[in-house]
Amino acid sequence: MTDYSLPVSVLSREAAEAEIASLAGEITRANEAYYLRDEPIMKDGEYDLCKRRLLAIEERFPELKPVDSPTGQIGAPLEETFTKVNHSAPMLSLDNAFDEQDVRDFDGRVRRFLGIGETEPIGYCAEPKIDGLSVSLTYRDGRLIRAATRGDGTTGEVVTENIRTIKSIPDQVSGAPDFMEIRGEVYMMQSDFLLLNERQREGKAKEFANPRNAAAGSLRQLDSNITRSRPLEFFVHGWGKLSSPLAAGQKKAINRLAQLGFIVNPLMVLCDDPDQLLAHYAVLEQRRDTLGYEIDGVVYKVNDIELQKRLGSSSTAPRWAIAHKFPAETAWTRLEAIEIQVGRTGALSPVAKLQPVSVGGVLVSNATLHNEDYIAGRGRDGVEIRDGKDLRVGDRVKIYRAGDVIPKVADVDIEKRPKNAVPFEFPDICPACQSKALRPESDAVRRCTGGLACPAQVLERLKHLVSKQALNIEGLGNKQIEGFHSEKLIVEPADVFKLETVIGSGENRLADRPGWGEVSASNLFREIKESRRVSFPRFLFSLGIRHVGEVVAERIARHYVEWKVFSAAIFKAQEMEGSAWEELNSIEGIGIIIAESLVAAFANPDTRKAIERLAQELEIVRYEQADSSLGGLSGKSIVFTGTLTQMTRAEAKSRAQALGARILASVSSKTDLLVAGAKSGSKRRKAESLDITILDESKWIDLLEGISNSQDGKST
DNA sequence: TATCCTCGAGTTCC
DNA sequence: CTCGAGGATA
Repeated sequence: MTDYSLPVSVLSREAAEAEIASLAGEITRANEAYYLRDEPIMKDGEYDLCKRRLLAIEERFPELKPVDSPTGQIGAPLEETFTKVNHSAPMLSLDNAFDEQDVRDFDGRVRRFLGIGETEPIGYCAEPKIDGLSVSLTYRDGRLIRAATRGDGTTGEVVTENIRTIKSIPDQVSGAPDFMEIRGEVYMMQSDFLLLNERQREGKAKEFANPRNAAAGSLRQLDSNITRSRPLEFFVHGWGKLSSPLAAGQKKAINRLAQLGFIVNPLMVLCDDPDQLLAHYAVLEQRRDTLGYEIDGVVYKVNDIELQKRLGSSSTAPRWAIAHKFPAETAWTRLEAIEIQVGRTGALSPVAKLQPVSVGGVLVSNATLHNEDYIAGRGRDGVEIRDGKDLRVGDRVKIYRAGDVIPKVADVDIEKRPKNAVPFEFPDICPACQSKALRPESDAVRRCTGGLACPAQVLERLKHLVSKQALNIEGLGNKQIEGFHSEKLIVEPADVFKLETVIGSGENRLADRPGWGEVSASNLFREIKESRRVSFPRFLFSLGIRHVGEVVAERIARHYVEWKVFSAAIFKAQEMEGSAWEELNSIEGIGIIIAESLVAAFANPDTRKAIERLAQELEIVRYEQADSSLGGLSGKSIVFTGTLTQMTRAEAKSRAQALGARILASVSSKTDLLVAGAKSGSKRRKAESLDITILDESKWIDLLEGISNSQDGKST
């Protein structure tokens, strides 16, 4: 162990050097043990002491600071210093309801999915939606071992030390499941927020726009002592993975968490039907200003946890919950100009340039205008927008932030319209390349026809390629791509990987350029190198083929498993018409349009060659089924036909998918299983002729039960 | 053919 | 986050 007795001010250079090496090693080992293995090897206080000592020494001898010091690099942005972690179950967002009808539709959807009639009651749990930050708390054997922010829902940032400073979060609980992931909202009381801002003002520090931002800023402090001085609170509202269930109902489960020491919002109630939900909404809306903390709506959850499990989730949100939002804050300002942007698919999208105005504590100067019809005040089906009033440059417009995020134009004041204001004329040539911009009869968006000849489209595709969800090259953001592109250093996708050869050394070195240095240049080249290894679905997504987003890319990858199998099939499709097209079309969720879009993308010789050049630079990793070990139907291709009586088709599919099965739309030789309900016809005959296993409904149910029994106790 | 659900592509500000 | 539209289904 290191001797901390000597004051930093009297340390010799040699002693400092030795101590830096030893402290950095200890902290790194502690970090690894803590974050990667969940097995702390150092007490919190000791860890803090080590870190502070290292910081102090590094401050006195900056030249001795190692590049990879665990205290972080000078000037490194805050977010890079938090460790990332995968949530044990994704933290999904919630669907939104904005009016009574949306709430009734939600109830209808739940009933239809479960096959529950109008007369049978479904219990719901309703609670205020706290305007804070979602966090996930992992407890093992009753001890809080890790806390993480929501992040993108899959991966969050580790903020354990900061969370430990929150008094309303228990560090130890007894009588809890061995493993549990608890979810809730970190927030700040309005009164505390005002006091904090007063303190910030006095200390000449930046004030926060609202309690939510203050809470977020406080939680993301590198020094947990600062977080400790911030008055953060916590309400528990759910859970992720559990080693054993808490209770059979949502409310009971939350109450059990209350017994364990978590704070539960007192305004959580059980309701029997949508009317009661709406009544509770009205109550909360009225009491909103007296609560002392900000809420932005009410969350409704199906109370029965068995039903929650049956309902499952779509890719973005659970089907068993919805957030009923309060009406958003609005503000009036002037529409100064309408700008047209060109997206990677060539879509021309109008953006409103506004006289800056504060909406809900945030200064807004741009707002989306969606498309041509939106400006004109008419929706596609002749449905009027803003009572049919069009938007003209110079108009007074009412702005709100949809979902408290995206600024939109809610209304226009015709009375105040300048006399000389003229209707907006949407351009029919691309502002970037002057090609014709066409709008198909049946389409809402006008698109530039320039294709690869349009600089805006080429640039946007390159940005997409390196973006977070695609190749994820950190340090190669929009700014950098724009710079390299304008210098013709990156013209097509494959050029990204030639960058180091071209400007890694020699006359024109990246490291010698303004804004760059040795460290940032080598970091970029390292990032690029690391991104060469990429999963098949991610690669497919990064190509930016129209209609092929993350989900479709994954469906295709799941079907073909390997890039070379897929590419061989689709390249061959150019000569032998139809074969790849039909195979694509047989995949569940891939229809005519998407199949055609894919075939067309590879049919274009320029695109195809560019893709081949890019693929040569990469190591494309075959598709691995996530969690395939858990799935009792892992890797099986299943087709459903006929009418099921015990469960709805949607439910049957989601159950099968949860067990790792692939759902196909039509029967082929690759099908493993046909589940045939009543009144099955042609699919059944085809399956018989191909000698494919056919299950009737009762055998299908037996199969599901057999699998779930054998999995009991594994997880919830 | 109409309807519902889900996905893709566009968007802001910090 | 919202909108439009693709895909599956009745």
